Amino acid sequence: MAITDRRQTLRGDPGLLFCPHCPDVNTSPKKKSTIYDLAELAEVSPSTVSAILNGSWQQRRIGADTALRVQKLADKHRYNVNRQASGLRKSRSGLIGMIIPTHEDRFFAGMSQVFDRLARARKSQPIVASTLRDPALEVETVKKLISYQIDHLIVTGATDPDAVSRVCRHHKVMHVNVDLPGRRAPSVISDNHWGAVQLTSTLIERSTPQGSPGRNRLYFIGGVAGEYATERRVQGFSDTVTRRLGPVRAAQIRNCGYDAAATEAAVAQLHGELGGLPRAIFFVSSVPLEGAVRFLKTLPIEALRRCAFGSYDWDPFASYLRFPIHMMCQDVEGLLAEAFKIIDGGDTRRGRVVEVRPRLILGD
Amino acid sequence: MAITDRRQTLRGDPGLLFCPHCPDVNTSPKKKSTIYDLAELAEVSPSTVSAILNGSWQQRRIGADTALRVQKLADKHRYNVNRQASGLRKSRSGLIGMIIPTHEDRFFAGMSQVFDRLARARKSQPIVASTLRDPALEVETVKKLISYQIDHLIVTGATDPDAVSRVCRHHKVMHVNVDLPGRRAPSVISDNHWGAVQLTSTLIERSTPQGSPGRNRLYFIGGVAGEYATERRVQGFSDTVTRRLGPVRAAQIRNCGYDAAATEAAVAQLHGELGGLPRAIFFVSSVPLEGAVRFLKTLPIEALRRCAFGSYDWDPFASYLRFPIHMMCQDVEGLLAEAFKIIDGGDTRRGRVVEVRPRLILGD
DNA sequence: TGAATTTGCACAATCGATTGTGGAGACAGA
DNA sequence: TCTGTCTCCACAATCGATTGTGCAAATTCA
Repeated sequence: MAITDRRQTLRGDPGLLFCPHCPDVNTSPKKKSTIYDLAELAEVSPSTVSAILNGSWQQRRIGADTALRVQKLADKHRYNVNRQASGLRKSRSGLIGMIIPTHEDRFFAGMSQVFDRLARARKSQPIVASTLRDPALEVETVKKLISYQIDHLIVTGATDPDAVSRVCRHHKVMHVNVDLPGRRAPSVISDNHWGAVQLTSTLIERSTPQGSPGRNRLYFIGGVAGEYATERRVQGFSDTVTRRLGPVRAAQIRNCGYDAAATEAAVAQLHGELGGLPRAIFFVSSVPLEGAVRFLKTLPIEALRRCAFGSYDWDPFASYLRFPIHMMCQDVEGLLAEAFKIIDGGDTRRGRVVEVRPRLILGD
Repeated sequence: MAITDRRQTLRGDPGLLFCPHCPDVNTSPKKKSTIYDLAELAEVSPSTVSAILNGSWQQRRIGADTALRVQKLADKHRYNVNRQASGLRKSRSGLIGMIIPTHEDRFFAGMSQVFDRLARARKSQPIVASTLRDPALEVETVKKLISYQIDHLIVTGATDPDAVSRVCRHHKVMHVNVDLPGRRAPSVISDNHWGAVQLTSTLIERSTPQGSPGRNRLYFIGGVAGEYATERRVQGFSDTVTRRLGPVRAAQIRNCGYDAAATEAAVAQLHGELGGLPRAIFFVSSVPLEGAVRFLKTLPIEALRRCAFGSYDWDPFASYLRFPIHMMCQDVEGLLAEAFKIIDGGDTRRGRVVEVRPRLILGD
């Protein structure tokens, strides 16, 4: 059987190589095993080995006995496909990318965990990179991921999702925004308005009217005016308060950013202005809540129990505080499931937005 | 200038392709740009383009003007190297892998974040996969990462690091264990004994002797008997207690695992046995602490303030509780810096263990 | 001016796997 | 026996980049 093997003539024979950590292959003549090495050992052609190892052998009508023989050899030599080579040829890498702002945040950590599982279920290899809310780093990172020929990309919490979209579209990489929407790709986000309405309703129902009229109000704290998620949450908050308690004054909305320290200061100031806590406070997300707690822990427990607290976003630590906090827990599973659905559907309609409802967790 | 371009003759010309999202390249004749496409446009050979774009052009004595011309073309067409191809040729991928048990844990989330930054600083692309403390998944995942030709691997908190090492050694992938040591590769771990000694000393110094002799003791709660980290921490605890307060009884060490619920029960039982809290409690790590807090929050504040609490591992939520908790914060930066140092040094000495000291954070 | 360098770049092999195509041999039917 | 048909597999092109080698043309030196 004359097999034309370029390696056989062109490469030097690596010779017998002792492999101290694999006792069963000590006498193997190859240090690394490629389909060419296995082909030589099995006395078949490399293409046959390839077909057998990637599962297409029946389709290519390779004999079952040959297949079995090659399989065994591959196991014995612990063959592991080189995905750089196969990906190059197939122009598919099997990699699926995601960018997130940071790993050190419950919400995004949850995203990573679920993404990991869903990607695995699709036989893809997840590859997650953090971009630290830096637009330049977002684009640079995405370019690098694309250079690895990722098959798809999920863009989570991007500061500038549209810049990322431009890069992806140019390189024809299917992508979806999650958490923060963009105009140049489909997006899956939390149903911010609905969630804010629910949370606000809960705050109203679970709080008691205060004696002082100045303190008998609900306040919204944190977020950035003009930013998408903030605006939607404020809207839900305002709609609900207006409907149930009457008009909302500008002073009841305090968009002091997403920073813990800023929120700590804002709550302290509010407390000073009102001479105590208001009827209820709605925090835009968990980091601002964390900042607020730094101030709140200095207050007597009775004062805290007279005020209702709500947070859009969930964090486990909040369950251990001395006073109850109602939280909207984002449906991470749901968000990513929708994102994958869009990717699978090949739906590239720009600007389409799917909203997923969060789940209310009462502070009991 | 007669350039031999296999594509020119073998591939069909893709023709003019309208690209609606890249106005500046609308009239470009290529949909994807490879060095071959650029070579044709610039009227140089593909190898010249390659050298220019990967920075080796000076070394290959390509003219500066040619280099500039090709660079500009590449920018215009937004060329992005195909790392599957370059990696295949160079047999280096630029990928550096890490496996962790889970993303949803402060410690491992911190590892991901720092790993991300350190990998980037080395111009590598980090690729992190979670293996859920499942030995089979650990090995399977590592095999997959190796199929992508990762250059190095960091094995964090692996249940069976030695099985992972066997796979890596067979495929000649340099790797380091972190957090939990293995016998078949160098390891970088927390200085568990030193940390436990420090924390125990703090607990002794910051607690007041109890009236009842039965309650005037320190207890160690959580962990798994026989497991490496647990044993080292117990040892540090015991050594210190023995030296300063006298012999430790078996009942003072309660290895009830790493589960929150189990710890909750263990602490409740201890409280029942003693008729109150002991002088101090040392929790093996933060998840057991979390479980304990569920029980502790039911106790009156005065009782809690009479007992000192310590935890090996840090979690931010603990800072917000009503009673102080002293914590040993693992030096994530230090652990990974040591791991990279070993990788850079090419030090494959099996079983070598580097210990990094954690940092004490007082609960004040 | 002729020889020796140097400059600037093209050529072709190569990495490892995939896949369209084709062909030898076995076997069946006429 | 002769002509299909079916089995089983080999061949060679291909993906896109890298790199050892070699060769003209330009420049320097004697």
